[in-house]
Amino acid sequence: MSFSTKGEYGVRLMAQLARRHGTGPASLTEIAEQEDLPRAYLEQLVISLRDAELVRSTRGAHGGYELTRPPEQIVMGEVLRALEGPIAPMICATDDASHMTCDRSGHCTVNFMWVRVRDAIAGALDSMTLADLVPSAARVNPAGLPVLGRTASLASPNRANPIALD
Amino acid sequence: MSFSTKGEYGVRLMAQLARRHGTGPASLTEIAEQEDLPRAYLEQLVISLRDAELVRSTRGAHGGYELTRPPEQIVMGEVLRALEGPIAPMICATDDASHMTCDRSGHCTVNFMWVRVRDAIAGALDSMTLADLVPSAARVNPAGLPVLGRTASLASPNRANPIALD
DNA sequence: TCATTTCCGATGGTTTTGGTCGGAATTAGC
DNA sequence: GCTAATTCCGACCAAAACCATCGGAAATGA
Repeated sequence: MSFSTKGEYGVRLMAQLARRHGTGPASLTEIAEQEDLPRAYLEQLVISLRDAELVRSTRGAHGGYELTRPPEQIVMGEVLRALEGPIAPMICATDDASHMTCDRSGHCTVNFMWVRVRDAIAGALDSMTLADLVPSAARVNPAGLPVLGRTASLASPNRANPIALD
Repeated sequence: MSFSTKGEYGVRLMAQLARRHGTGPASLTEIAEQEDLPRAYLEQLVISLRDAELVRSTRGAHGGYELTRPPEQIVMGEVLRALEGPIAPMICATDDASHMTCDRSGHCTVNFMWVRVRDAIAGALDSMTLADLVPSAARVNPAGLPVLGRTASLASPNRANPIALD
């Protein structure tokens, strides 16, 4: 029971992009270095994020990737679904109706449990945005100054406390 | 992101034992047949359940397995942890403190997210018991009569509706 | 023209998954 | 005591998934 490195690295990649949001495209070489991750592997990963229209790419020299939306508007559920596919702790309880392939449904008592687990995971992920992971004070704005002001996330009213920087 | 068949089969095995609770040991051959699962594989699985003292075995002819406690007192979190190990959607967010091996903790912003996901999963599993999966009406008692009476689970107050039998 | 960068398909080693197999030990019933 | 049923246990194994790496084509700014 765990997410793969695809999910882990992908989220870290997105967090880096969130910090740089508004400063133009960032290259994978740069990000791979900062996060100490294999660049070639990130290259593969980011394709899914691009296809999901969470990031936009710019080709050629001084190119790279950037978020298509501000961090506040990027829900972590979207990110994880793009990276890892539909949320489904068990085949019989998938997020995505088109992937439903369980012949036991109907005479299965345990399905109920997996659905609850799925909803719990989806609920947690869908109640957080990238902005929750990257405090606005840690972000770099075009002028190079820290972003001030409260930008409390509507999506996660119960956010316990801000977290240390990366 | 999904549990393995170990978790799936193990839960189904436990559900079968719950239905038979109070009727003495049930053999794996019997259960494998009813659930249409490979007996030899169940044999492997059930070891974890036995070691976690969720089931008790009786060796020899007419032997088998039975629950050590009534279904109402067996929390699904226990079952899944026995089968799949500590609940940890990511290495940096495990249930079991002794498995914590993430050098990035402290300067990691995303850890916060995985902890929330873990707590969501654990919360869901720890709020359900075997009795929630196996309606008491479906159970066989020593006299062969259905068990009557309300045995509402304290652990899952929001239980939506009873589920079809297996 | 050149360095930088995304894009893309192929390849490959390692680990996990999902089992199977064979036999030893235990026990109830005859 | 014999036999059938059953747990117990370790070894083995094929396939899939995971976690990348590699090589090169195409685009683009300087």
